[in-house]
Amino acid sequence: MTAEQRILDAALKVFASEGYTGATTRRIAEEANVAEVTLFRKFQSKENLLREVLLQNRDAFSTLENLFQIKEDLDLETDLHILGKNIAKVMKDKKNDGKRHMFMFMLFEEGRRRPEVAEILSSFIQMNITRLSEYFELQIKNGKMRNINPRSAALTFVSYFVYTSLLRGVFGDSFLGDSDEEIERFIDIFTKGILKVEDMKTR
Amino acid sequence: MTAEQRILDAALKVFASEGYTGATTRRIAEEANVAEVTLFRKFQSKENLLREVLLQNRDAFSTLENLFQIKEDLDLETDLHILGKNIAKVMKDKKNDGKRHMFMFMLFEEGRRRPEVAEILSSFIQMNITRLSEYFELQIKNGKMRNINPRSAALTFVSYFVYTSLLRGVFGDSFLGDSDEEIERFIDIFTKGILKVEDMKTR
DNA sequence: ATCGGAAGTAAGTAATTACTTACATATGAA
DNA sequence: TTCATATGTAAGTAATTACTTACTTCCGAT
Repeated sequence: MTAEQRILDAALKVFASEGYTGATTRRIAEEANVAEVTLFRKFQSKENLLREVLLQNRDAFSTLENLFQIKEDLDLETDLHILGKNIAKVMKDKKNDGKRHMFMFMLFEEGRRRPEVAEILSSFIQMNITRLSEYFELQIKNGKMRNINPRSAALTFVSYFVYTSLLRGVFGDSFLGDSDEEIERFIDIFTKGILKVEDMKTR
Repeated sequence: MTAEQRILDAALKVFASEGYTGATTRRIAEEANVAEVTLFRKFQSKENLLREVLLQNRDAFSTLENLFQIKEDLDLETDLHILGKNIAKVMKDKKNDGKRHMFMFMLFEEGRRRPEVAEILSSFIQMNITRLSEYFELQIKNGKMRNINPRSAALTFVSYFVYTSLLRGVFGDSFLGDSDEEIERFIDIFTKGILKVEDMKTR
């Protein structure tokens, strides 16, 4: 692996665990096994390094796209199970020992100060919500789903995954129970609601 | 207002917007309209100041308890509407121009480095989820809710509010639509699910 | 009027940090 | 070999930051 790539990986990792302000170029260089001066020769400044990590991972995140390519022949519930488990998997493992979702949360913090960061993050979130919305819209047209606002459904769906992965990242996996079981329970609620059928009034 | 309290308020505000590492004692003192040395005389160190802010706001947050005191005579959906809107209100306004939820997110970051912070945060989250769980358990016993895992229901419920308030905090209120309308749509999904009634298989 | 405590002013210290400069070494292509 | 390029070592700079010390001012209670 090239020095450049090692620095980018190290930066992702250190930014994720220390935050942008908390991460020092020394620590990043150390983690990448390069001299600190090499980092500056290749990336000029810490700010620019963040930008490069962002660009590289914007594409990496976009492979989430694949997760949204759901076969239409399966039923909605099965689709969501597969999708949910894939999202959880992508957020967790990958390289950088699952630091990627922690990197994302660091972006939330940093986004409030750097408009460029906010913009990239926002476009990424919008993209995913929109893609999911379109899927729901299709399901509604196919008569497989109630006629509800598809964006609200998408927002509800991703809320769960973002929040649980935040909790797991901060407090460890023991904080919540087994991931797969939890997801199944969530999808049960998401698809069927918490009410008893006979109590549902307006549908 | 005493100098001590002004410093605590200022600290909450600056910690929330700059993060713990990013916040400087100078900025906090400035925001509180006191000399920097006064801050140190009263709180000894920045770390200790964070601890004090935390302690004070742990109690303030706990007034969320009131939001969970739901009258049993109303029906579940009405309860949730009221609860949801109250949560949204508490997260937003209050004093410190709605910085309080941003302070909470800063705690998530800081919690990964400081076990004491993680513990306070974790106990706060657990407390709220437990309280909500108990409410759901009661509703299940009263036959008003399907027999689902109450903790999962609680987790699903709070996920939505935490995530949307994070999005509003970072990207502004325009990122999502009107808060009340959004909440209504969420509760519709949460209570009734997205599926059509006739498609629900196992209940 | 005076005395004590809370607050301010001013200056400084030691550490850290992003970033630079100057020079040396290694390596692979010509 | 030679030479360009990539990388390392070492030292330093200017700014920032948490925190301290010494002295002064303000103010309410006695």
